[in-house]
Amino acid sequence: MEIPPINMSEYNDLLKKNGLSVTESRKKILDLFFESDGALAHADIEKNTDAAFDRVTVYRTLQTFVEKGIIHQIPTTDNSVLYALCKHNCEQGHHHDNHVHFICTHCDKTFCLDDVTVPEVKLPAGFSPSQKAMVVTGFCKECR
Amino acid sequence: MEIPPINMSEYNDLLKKNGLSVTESRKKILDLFFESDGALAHADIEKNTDAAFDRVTVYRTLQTFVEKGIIHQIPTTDNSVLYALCKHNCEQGHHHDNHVHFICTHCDKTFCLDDVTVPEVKLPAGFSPSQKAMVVTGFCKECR
DNA sequence: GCATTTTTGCAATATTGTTGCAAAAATATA
DNA sequence: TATATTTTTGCAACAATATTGCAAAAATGC
Ligand SMILES: [Mn+2]
Ligand SMILES: [Mn+2]
Ligand SMILES: [Zn+2]
Ligand SMILES: [Zn+2]
Repeated sequence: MEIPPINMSEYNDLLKKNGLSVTESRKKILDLFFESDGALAHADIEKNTDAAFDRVTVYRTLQTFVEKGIIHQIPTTDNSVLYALCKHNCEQGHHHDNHVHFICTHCDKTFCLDDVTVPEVKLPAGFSPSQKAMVVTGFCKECR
Repeated sequence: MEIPPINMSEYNDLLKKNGLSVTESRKKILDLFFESDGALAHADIEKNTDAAFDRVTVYRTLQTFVEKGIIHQIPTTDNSVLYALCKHNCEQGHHHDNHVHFICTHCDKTFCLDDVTVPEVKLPAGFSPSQKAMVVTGFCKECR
């Protein structure tokens, strides 16, 4: 017997709150993020949905979620982008994710270190920062 | 009359020092980096060489330069990777680039802030960091 | 339930990245 | 300088990733 997803009505609310229609693909992709302990790449989502949804739908869903402030992007050095849930009060076009990200080079998991704030840096005169990201690589607590 | 590239013999030396054959493509791509005030993406290099070299050659050259510690990669959030010259004493497989990068959201230039060191952060117990990168976005000194 | 709006899937196309291999170029050797 | 050896390049074929227009399907609002 299947264990039904716990938070389906939460997902409804989250989507509604952001002015989005509630659809199968959006609920499923949201669920993947809530059930995952790390960040997800586009490819991960395709795998985990068993190709139930068109690639294009996945691209558009991720883009929509980023725009709405439901997920945020994590920069990487390998021509890919990772996505993770926004934990705090991110909004349409205005993210507040200023935590450090940790990518394990052994198990490839990515962790949002929600309690580790990206430190301030003093920039040379003339530079006006708006966002800052910090990505740390190494061995995670499982892999060291 | 053309002004000849100033540093051609420097380029020779740099390549030789790294055990690389001196070829037209490598000299030209090196020159692009030295003449550029910012970081370059693969696409930039293709444009600026007027397709004189095969795409594959550009890919391989960038990869080789990274391996040798001549250039370093800058993570981005848009499915691309930026490359910039290593200013310090980077070596084969061991980079020492720990400076902050600034990407201007207006002119799209990327700056290596060589004098701004990526600050230390205290990670949760169990995480062993090996590398850390910091990317700041905003308006650069020209665009603010 | 029905009209309207939004989202999806498909197809076509574009862009980006990889691999094997023979020709060409660069380097080492004499 | 000529020749042997090593390295690099370009091509072709292919694979993977991403974007767009548009009609069908689904979701929403009434
Ligand atoms: Mn995060
Ligand atoms: Mn740099
Ligand atoms: Zn790990
Ligand atoms: Zn600028």
